[in-house]
Amino acid sequence: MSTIRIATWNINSLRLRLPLLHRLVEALQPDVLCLQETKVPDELFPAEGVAELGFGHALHWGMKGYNGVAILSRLPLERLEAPDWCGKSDCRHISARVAGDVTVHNFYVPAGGDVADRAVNEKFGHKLDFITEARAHFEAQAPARSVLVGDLNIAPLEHDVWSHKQLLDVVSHTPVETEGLLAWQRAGFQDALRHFVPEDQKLYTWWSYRNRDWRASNRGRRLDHVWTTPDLTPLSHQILVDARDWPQGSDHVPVCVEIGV
DNA sequence: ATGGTAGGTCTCCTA
Repeated sequence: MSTIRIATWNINSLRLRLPLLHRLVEALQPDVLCLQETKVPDELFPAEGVAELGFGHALHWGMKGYNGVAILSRLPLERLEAPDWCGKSDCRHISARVAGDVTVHNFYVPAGGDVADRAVNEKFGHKLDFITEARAHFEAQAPARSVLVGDLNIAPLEHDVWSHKQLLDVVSHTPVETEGLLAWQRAGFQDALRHFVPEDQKLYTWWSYRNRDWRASNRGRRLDHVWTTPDLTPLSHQILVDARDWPQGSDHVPVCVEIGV
């Protein structure tokens, strides 16, 4: 059995934070690095800078201003076709085959706006439709030897948020979202991070920019995920919490899982 | 109950 290290990070602007990737590579040594919110159109993708980090292979799908996903890899990548989620072509999913027959899915699920009611907030409706479509896609085509990572913008479990009770009405932790995400997961995946950290322990990957002292208040949420199909073996994990203090850091921290393939 | 911060971009949208 060989191993592969797959990391995911919502970088919140690839061009702004490209220098921070040196720290990430040093700390996590990923073979494959999936990024979300790259916010860079394809014609402006910094391929040279990425290659200097050791990622000789890169796939990207970006647009002006918003969203954007990329897969950086030390190993060759074969791009796979992806559905056009909600018919929006808005750069939220990219997938590839790596290491022979391992499939990697990199998702950036819509955040969903502020009001958890699709009747008055179409962004929330978009989010619900997106996870419903994703669930149906994997139910129709059962995944095998696959890793699904990304910023899924939902903290599904009680201890994926700092206060379950206080966040039940807050977008990212409402029952319709958490149940929808878990139904998508059950279409063939296992939660790799919860394989290592029991469900009764707090686990976060995101802390709002709006908290003055994020570490002291520690009002985090687990919005970033690594899912694996049962035919792959999660061997170890790392959540780079210290990255939240990097100069000009993202509000998300990098997550890495080593997988036996 | 409210506002708090950050990035891209063109004045405000999204998170």
